[in-house]
Amino acid sequence: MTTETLNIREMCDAFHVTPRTLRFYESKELLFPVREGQRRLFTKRDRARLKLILRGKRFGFSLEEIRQLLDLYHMNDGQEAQLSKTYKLAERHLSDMEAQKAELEEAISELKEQINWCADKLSQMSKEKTVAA
Amino acid sequence: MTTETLNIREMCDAFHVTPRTLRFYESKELLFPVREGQRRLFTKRDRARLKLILRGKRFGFSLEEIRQLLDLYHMNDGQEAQLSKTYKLAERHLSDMEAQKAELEEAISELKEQINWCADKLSQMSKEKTVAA
DNA sequence: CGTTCCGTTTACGTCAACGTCAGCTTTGCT
DNA sequence: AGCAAAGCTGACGTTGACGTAAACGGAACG
Repeated sequence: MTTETLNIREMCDAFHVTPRTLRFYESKELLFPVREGQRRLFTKRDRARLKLILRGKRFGFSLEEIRQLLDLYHMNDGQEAQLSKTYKLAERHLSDMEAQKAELEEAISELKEQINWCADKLSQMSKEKTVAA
Repeated sequence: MTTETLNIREMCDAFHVTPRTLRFYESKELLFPVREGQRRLFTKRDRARLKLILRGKRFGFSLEEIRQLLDLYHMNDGQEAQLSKTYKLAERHLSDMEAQKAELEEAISELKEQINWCADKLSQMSKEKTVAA
């Protein structure tokens, strides 16, 4: 049977993070590893959460923002008020992300242009060299 | 004639940043305002650079990474070695950004799913309330 | 049975990206 | 001339997200 839970070392290797990072995330209530004695064991749920945490970070969300969003992904029994609050938060994040996507697309096309200009310049320079030789 | 250069206050208003930020960027060699006496005057070039800086920041690039990329956008007279170095850097950033875009799209669609699930749950709850009444 | 790994807690250190404050010119206005 | 507003230069403070080091516990191995 494939390991149901990971110890800290396995978890680190699986996600390329340090033990310090995992303990830190636990202290911030982003992860909730169970304990075997005093050692941490990371469950499937922790792995799903960590994946989302790392993704969120890549998009520039703070750990606190991510923590709130994680509630949405792991909500089963929320009260209506809480649920509706999280819902609104998620909608804001969604529109943030869509704006980000539009901007990203613009930035990509501009960067491509610059790269082409750059490539032209380089090929031009190598040509001149050949001619000079 | 429309102002050719902006003083620090105008520059701040135009980009919604603080004077401290502009001085900080200058100290990090991201901006190069000219001086009129001891006061800074921001040129068109500075405005173009600041726009790119702020964009880069939104995508999670560090100021140092951005500084290197700016070299690409304002390169006219670079030596071949330098140009080719910057070119490679730009290509790495481009592929970073394209990977980021793909991930962002995935994240968006997942978040949308969750939001729909959430909306269902909420409408279901309000229905139950109505029935109970 | 010693020691060598893991792992744990506690606590202080660090780095980026500014914020904030003090003290000093310079400029514009009256 | 007087004075407030705007800018300048240090210099120290702050926040988020960890790094790093010290000191300890258990278990596994020769």
